[in-house]
Amino acid sequence: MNSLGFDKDPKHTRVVVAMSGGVDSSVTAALLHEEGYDVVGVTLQLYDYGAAVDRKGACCAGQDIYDAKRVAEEKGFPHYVLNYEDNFKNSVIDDFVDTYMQGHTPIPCVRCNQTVKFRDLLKVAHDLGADCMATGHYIQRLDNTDTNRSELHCAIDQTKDQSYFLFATTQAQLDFLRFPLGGWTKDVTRDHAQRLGLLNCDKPDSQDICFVPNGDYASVVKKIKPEAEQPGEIVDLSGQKIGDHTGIVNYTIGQRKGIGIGGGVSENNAPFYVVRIDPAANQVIVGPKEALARDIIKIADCNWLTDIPADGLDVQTKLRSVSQPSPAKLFKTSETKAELHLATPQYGIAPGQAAVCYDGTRILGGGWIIDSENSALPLAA
RNA sequence: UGGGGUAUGGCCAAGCGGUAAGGCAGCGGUUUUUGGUAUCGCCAUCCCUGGUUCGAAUCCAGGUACCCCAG
Repeated sequence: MNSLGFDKDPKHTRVVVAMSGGVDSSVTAALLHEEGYDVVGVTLQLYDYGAAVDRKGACCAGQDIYDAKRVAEEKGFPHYVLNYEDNFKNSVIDDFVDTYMQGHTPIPCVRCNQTVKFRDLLKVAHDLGADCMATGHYIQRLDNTDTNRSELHCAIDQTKDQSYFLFATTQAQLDFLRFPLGGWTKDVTRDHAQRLGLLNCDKPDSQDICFVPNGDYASVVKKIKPEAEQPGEIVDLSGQKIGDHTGIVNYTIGQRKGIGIGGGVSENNAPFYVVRIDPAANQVIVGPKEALARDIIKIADCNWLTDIPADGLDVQTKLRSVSQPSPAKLFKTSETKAELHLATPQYGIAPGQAAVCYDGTRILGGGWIIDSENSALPLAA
């Protein structure tokens, strides 16, 4: 059994490595190549890189593609650049824009993993006759010898764990995927990058949305849908107008900053939070923090890597990428939908975000949040 | 143009003679492979003019503005 789990010599094991041009995927590729695997590097060109050419920490455009190519050249394994701009536009950017137009809050990184990388690129890997596809994600794939199933587990390095962004990985995809860095900390990866002499070993970690130049995501939406900028009313929970907004694209549930309503309006001068967004009325509804409390989360387009009993499953769930999982009970309500009942209410649950379920370190899957309620206030806004 | 009241940073608002609380908003940093949250830091000499006092946002006088009652 070789390190990728195949019962054959590495040199007869073909592995396609998804290379973004960053340190992680470069190390992944170079390391597997060093181990003797039949490595094929593939980099996707995802968007027009003219605008992003000088951008540090981006991926999959311009300089990054060049970096990936250089690594492959220096190490001596084949490398291909595939133009996936159309796929990316259709699967990721359009969804990003549409979601905002609905008053929801998208996670393009999940969409990208779910579509472009683990659907489209995976197919390419199959077509290339690969035994598996490897990426530089910080996540672990473990084989459970009891169930004979591959499982998805959190990275050892909790600060780099990407499980939240990979909840939509299906069992079939998981079987074919490998994540060699999941058991490492970032430091170890960087040490390997040094040792392997990779030219991008000091490249900063990626951050923000890759196709959004300066963190100004709204401008991307506006460019495609100018009407996203349509100003409208900010109203309180009773429907009273208390201010003006600059376009619903600029707001997300739970948001506090940027509402711009000063003192003397709210009870006790408490800050306002975005409680609801009504795209039809072009209204942003704000209220006190308490109005954000939710303990029933409805999710759709679910992906499960486990069976869910009819009477529910005790899980820990994350409703945003950076947070500790919190206990909840998961109920499947249909083939694609489910409901999470949280033990304690959470604040700022935004539709469009993901609810990812865990059993300890294991990722059980999750779904996209479409709605949330507060059991204590059934008619809450 | 009789009487009363109030005038503190963009907003709300403490202060009552001893050298300008706090909150909201805003700005900046930290955190972060989404958005957001959270957190840290920054942000006034007190409507004007005189006066009293060692010392005034705080007392007095005169302005100015707004509010209320009455006309």
